[in-house]
Amino acid sequence: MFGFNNISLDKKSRFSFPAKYRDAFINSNENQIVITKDPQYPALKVYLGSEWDQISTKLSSLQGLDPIVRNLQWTILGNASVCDFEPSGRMQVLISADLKKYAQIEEANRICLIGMGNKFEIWNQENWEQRQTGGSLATEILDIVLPESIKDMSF
Amino acid sequence: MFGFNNISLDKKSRFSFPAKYRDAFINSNENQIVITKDPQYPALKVYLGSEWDQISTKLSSLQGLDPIVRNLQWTILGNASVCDFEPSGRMQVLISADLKKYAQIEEANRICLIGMGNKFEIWNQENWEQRQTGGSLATEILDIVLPESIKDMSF
DNA sequence: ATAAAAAAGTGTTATAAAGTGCGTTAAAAG
DNA sequence: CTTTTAACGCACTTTATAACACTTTTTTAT
Repeated sequence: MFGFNNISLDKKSRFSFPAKYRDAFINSNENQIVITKDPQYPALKVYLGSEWDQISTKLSSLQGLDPIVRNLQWTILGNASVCDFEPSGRMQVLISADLKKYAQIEEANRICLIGMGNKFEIWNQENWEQRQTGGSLATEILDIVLPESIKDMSF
Repeated sequence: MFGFNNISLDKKSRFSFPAKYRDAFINSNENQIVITKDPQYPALKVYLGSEWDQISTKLSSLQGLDPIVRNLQWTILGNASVCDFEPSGRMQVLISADLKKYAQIEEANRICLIGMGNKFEIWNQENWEQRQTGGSLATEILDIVLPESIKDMSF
């Protein structure tokens, strides 16, 4: 599931996945979607249920006394919103007020949904464009020194 | 699959591959084509489905907390458009508005399709000519310092 | 504590725009 | 001159989204 999509939020902050991803969702047999914060950027991550199970299991088993690990656990696990999801239906998902605020899409009714293979990212349009054209964002965390335990994980 | 082709886009921004490539497509048994951004130039890359599977799998498994890796993932994975493709049919492919904009072929209805063996490139005609005659382009990114993890990849 | 009101969430329908398929015409190649 | 290929045009289908109605939850006032 790849590619860029500029899509709209309705008045209640719902969006629907573009129809082109329907087959992939049906084939992967998913009935849950998880939205959470991106640990580095003012953006959201969207995982398929099965992918989330792996990531969350691995991440929650790590040693929480390491401050970087603890931070990742807070950000990723502590903000996850699990949504029921019917691939054969409207494929609609609600974005909570918290997550909207974090991704700076409070007022906008347009978002960028970026397919990255096994996950999606959701961005405020201005932030995305700025990022893509080389500008850096205020909240960006550029050089995290990663502990060994997460060097082989990809979120 | 090699060589230069100057071809037209229809009103809906579709082009067809020249007939001379038909046999090669049929032999390689492809039924998908992927178009995405070139990470260095204002141009597009066109991959066969099987080639894309390899590249995207490798790229999405890399550590996304590294900013250079993340940027490549955004550019290549996040802008990929997967198209169904029938080698025995019209071999037509749609170029999305976003990709057209990136390759600066918004208004033009002519593109340059360059066969590079296992992939193609798509260029705006003026950019291609300028590049071929030695001129450099404004949006060009010349010196990326690559992390070890992607030094052995070729996009 | 209860009822009324407001807000938040869910589901349906209608319509305009985007995308697809295919026949026809024009151009190029053999 | 015949055959193949590329380009164009049109009709049909699918998709996205805004508008609306309804249900559930939360808040407020009495």
